[in-house]
Amino acid sequence: MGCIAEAEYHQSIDVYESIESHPIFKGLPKEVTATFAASARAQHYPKGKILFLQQDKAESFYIIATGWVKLFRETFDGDEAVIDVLNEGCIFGETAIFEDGIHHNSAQSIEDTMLLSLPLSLLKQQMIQSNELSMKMFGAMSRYRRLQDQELEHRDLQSAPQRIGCFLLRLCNQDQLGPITLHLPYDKSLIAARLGMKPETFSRALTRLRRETGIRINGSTVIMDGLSQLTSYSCSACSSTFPCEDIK
Amino acid sequence: MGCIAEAEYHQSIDVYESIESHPIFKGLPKEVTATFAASARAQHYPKGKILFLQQDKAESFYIIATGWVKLFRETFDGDEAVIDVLNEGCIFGETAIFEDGIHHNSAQSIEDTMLLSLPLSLLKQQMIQSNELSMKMFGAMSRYRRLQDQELEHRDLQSAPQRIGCFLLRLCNQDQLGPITLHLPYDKSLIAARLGMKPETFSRALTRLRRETGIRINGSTVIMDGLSQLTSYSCSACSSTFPCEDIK
DNA sequence: CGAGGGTTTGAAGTGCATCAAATAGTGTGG
DNA sequence: CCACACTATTTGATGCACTTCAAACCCTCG
Repeated sequence: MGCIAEAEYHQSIDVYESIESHPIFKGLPKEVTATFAASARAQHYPKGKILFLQQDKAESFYIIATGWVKLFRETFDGDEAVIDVLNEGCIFGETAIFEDGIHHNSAQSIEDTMLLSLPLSLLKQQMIQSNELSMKMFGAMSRYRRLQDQELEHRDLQSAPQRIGCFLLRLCNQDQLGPITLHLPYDKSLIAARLGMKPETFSRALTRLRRETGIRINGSTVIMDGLSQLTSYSCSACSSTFPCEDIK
Repeated sequence: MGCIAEAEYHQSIDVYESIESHPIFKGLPKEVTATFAASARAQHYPKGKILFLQQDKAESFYIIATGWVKLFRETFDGDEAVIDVLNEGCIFGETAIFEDGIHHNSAQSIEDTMLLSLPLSLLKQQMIQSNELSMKMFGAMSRYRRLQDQELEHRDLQSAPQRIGCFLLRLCNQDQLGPITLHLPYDKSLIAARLGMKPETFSRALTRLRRETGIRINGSTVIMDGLSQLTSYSCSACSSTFPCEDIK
């Protein structure tokens, strides 16, 4: 069962290992993680695949093994708001567990992506049985909430170039000293949407950021002499102190 | 211990009853709710009192008995972002439980407010012991997260007048038919901040909302012929279908 | 090479912010 | 009950940031 591509990809990751080492499951009794691993299904999605839509009945939640996933919502007249863009190690779709089993946003793979899907019913059942699991889920949700609060603040207080600077910083290893080279993880127009601006604005804002901080950009490659170029530019308009939380 | 004012206010609410009937505690074993009730402290705060600041060490979390509380964050150069404005029945400060015991935003009473404060250590301890409590906390957090996601969407996709319309709708009993009268629950400039705009913009946007929907506004009193005036104006730029979630 | 998507650039428009000043509203002490 | 002080709100004039629409450019991939 499953097409060839799927079968191929199955072999490329160790489901059990992925589950067991994930922060959400780490430290739980072997029999619990084993139950999850047993019912996990690894599946590959090409770039652009819709994973589920807002209002869909939710059967599963997902853990990203590799790739990137966009969470978004659409209005009646076709506008789209990007809620978040997630990558390796992130969980999504799990919030439906207490939302009448309905997804409250849509999800799409935006790069080639490998997902582990796990039944929501199992999660619910295990959470009821294992307090440790509930606590971990609570902790994860709590961390996510703080990030969203921060996001809201950024929209209010940071300019477009500052938001881009902040975005780049969160792509870095933040203890790093000296020159840094990094690559934009996905399309510029999606980064734009993720940061709440239009592609044209993103392009112009990037130009301004470059001019005002001295960082260099070539295609999707970003080069900077050090973090301080960006921190002094972006972090003054943010309430968090610098070595701030990693991008998810 | 405790000034006279505080003592007076103590008598005006039934702590045990408030705790027991709160959604977070409802249905928990009597001995658990009793433990919380026993260590709850009711306290009155006049309008404008700072309850805690971002980075403060968190000892307690709070339940609002009456009044309104603003959650906010401040940047180094003095700008302020309002994260949320909460009222009766809302919990806040509890997220510090998994954040190294540090508040990640500031809180201020913006009307005369009566709070129940409860030790975070007790919450943590009880969550470890009671899976049911953990699950309830998770559910509450999950609901809050959905509301924040929606908020982010609104900032992207709704115009200032539409956001005000949406705000008014969430103040209404949404099953209501026919004419509706309601009062703005707090200062217009705070509503403005809550919706991510300046007081001047709020004032002008309100004028436009009035002109374009036909609702009437007099001071802090709002009168409309029915909900449809606003829903057709605001909800087309939102991804949720109308009878949307109550304001907290 | 040529088609098509992603990105940049240009010109013009819109919405919200800012600064400044007028007005309304609220609470105070006389 | 009135006058005053103080704050909240409105209004006006102007500026800036981001958007929109349109066209050019660039890059990749068949």
